Amino acid sequence: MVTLKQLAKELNVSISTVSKALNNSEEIGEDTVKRVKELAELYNYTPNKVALSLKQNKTKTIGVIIPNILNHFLAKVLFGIEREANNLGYNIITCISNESLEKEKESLLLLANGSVDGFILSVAEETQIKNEVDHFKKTISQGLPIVMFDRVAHDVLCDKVIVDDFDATYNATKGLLLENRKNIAFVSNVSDLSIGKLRERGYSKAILEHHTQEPLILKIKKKDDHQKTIKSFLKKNKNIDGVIAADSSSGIIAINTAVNLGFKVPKDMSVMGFASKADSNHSLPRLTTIRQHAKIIGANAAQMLIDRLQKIHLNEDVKTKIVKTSLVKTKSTLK
Amino acid sequence: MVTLKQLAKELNVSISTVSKALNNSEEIGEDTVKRVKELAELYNYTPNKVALSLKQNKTKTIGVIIPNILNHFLAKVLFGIEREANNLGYNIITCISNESLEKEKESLLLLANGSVDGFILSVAEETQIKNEVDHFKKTISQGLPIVMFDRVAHDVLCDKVIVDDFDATYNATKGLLLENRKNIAFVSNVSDLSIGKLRERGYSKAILEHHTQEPLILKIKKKDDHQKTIKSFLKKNKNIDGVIAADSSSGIIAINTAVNLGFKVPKDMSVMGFASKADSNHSLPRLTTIRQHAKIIGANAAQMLIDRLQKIHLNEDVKTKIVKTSLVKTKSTLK
DNA sequence: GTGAAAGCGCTAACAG
DNA sequence: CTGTTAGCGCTTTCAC
Repeated sequence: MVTLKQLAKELNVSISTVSKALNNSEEIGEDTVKRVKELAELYNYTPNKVALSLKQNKTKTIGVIIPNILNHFLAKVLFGIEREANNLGYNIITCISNESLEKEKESLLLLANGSVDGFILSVAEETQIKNEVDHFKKTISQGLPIVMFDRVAHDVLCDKVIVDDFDATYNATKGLLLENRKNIAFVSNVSDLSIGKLRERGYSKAILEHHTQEPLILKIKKKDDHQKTIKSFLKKNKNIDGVIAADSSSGIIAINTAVNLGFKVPKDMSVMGFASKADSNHSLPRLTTIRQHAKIIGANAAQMLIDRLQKIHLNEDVKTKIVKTSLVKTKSTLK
Repeated sequence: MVTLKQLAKELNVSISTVSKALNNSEEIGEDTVKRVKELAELYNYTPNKVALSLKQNKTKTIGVIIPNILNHFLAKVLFGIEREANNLGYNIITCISNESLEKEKESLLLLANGSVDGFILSVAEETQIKNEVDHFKKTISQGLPIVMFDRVAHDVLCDKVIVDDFDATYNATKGLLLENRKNIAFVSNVSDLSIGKLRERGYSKAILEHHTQEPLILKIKKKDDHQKTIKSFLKKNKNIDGVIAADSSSGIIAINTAVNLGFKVPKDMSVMGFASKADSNHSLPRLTTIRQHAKIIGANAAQMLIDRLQKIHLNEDVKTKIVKTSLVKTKSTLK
């Protein structure tokens, strides 16, 4: 990499002159500016990012901690974060907590050494189960702001971007009730997560209000065979005529399994679930989906963090932004 | 963040003494070391990463450029890279080229300003179509090594990690021929990519060698309706009794569509395809898959890059590592 | 209009 | 055993 020093030497001027010329300072003579810029152009000069960071005490880099990059929703949020951050002149350093509290703590510590100006993260499953939040609070108190998305720690005072999980599931369930479904089941692969609990509550509320059935809930564990579990559930509860899926795989598998068992979807059974567009190709008929607008969530998170980073008053009130889901109806439901 | 300066002041010693004490230099007295370390511990001192990078002229950070984070395979490679890099003491800055040549160039330039020590990347689709490689060569000549994985540019002299695409597809096709299939189709959603072409050639070679049929190839474009295209293809070619899918979605959709059209899988039709374990839950029966070991590919790429970064002799010969696929047979094929 | 010097936080050669 | 100094690349204040 070519440095100011080298340019200065070659031009027989001082380093500061070169620096000023490149930064369009009024102080420098027109022709000098021109000479400097030409040589800089020739050598493809770019200011050294590290030196700049040190000098200005900010890195223009955001630490992003994702629990699981193989989760399509989380990957899409990451995409949204990256794009928006880039547009606003920031890079992202990605760490994957792999749902582990320990790794989450490590990543936070590792990047709090001046590598990043702040964090965007979604809380790891283990962290949510153990309900630990000290590492978040400590990071924030060190002056590194955090924006949490989707899976958030309610006890931590920071900006948040969330989905209307409760309402969305409540409304989805109501939708199936309006189709006159009498035995609607709730299937979840995410029952340990904050969002999973919200979705379950939304479902239960709608069911309990309607007085036609009791809640019927299938919680799938990570180690279970997803297909088999759903198959035996459907076999055991033969009168199921509706399914609300809390995660994308469960919805897809429910449809494919139901069809396989001889159900007509949606004639005999309606299926609705949280999923993304890409997944929807994987079932026949396509799944009526609750879309979470992952990219928008990511973009919002990036905006909120960068906004806070660029504010002079750091101690502004924290905000929680709710990105509403939308329902995309296809052929797996009636109305 | 607490600095050496502050520690030094509080301890009434010089900055260098503190630095040396913390770095276990032999020069410093035992009790001084102890005092320094205790205070550092108390204040949670960590050396400022940016200052270190500037001083040592290396960032211990790798730039990773991924064409599409929503592609499950690529996401999994990223996971592998991140994990291995972390284990070896490196962080990763992630950029998403979104299959765009322009964005790929930008990312390369943006991070070549001292932000990273080298790159790991998979070539964007547009780049492969236009066959541009100058930006890669330029980066390398600036002293920033590149490791390419999966989609590589053959004209660029650098380390590479690839999959045995040709052989894997050749063998897979042979497998179906051994099942006595007489009309095996090749379905691809990735025909513009280097890997897509290799896979197609592997299929064609096996078919042509066997003399029982002509190659029958369906190339799906990004803008096509994936389900409909495959459905009409299967309807038009009623005698298809085998499918080799070059991408994960095509395999899943082929099975679900075939079943929907009344085919018995695998009795009437065998389906095999490149896919990952997670996808395999999305079809009934599960897809017999060619597994690419994405995490291992990522880990290998990280190792190769870091290895090169830590070598004194930069101009060693470049290596190409082939990570062999493995075939996981399930219920969508006969034998 | 240009340059010298200080300083961001750190390490390391050199002096004492 | 400890301290002084220089320097990584850059910006910026202050002299000239």
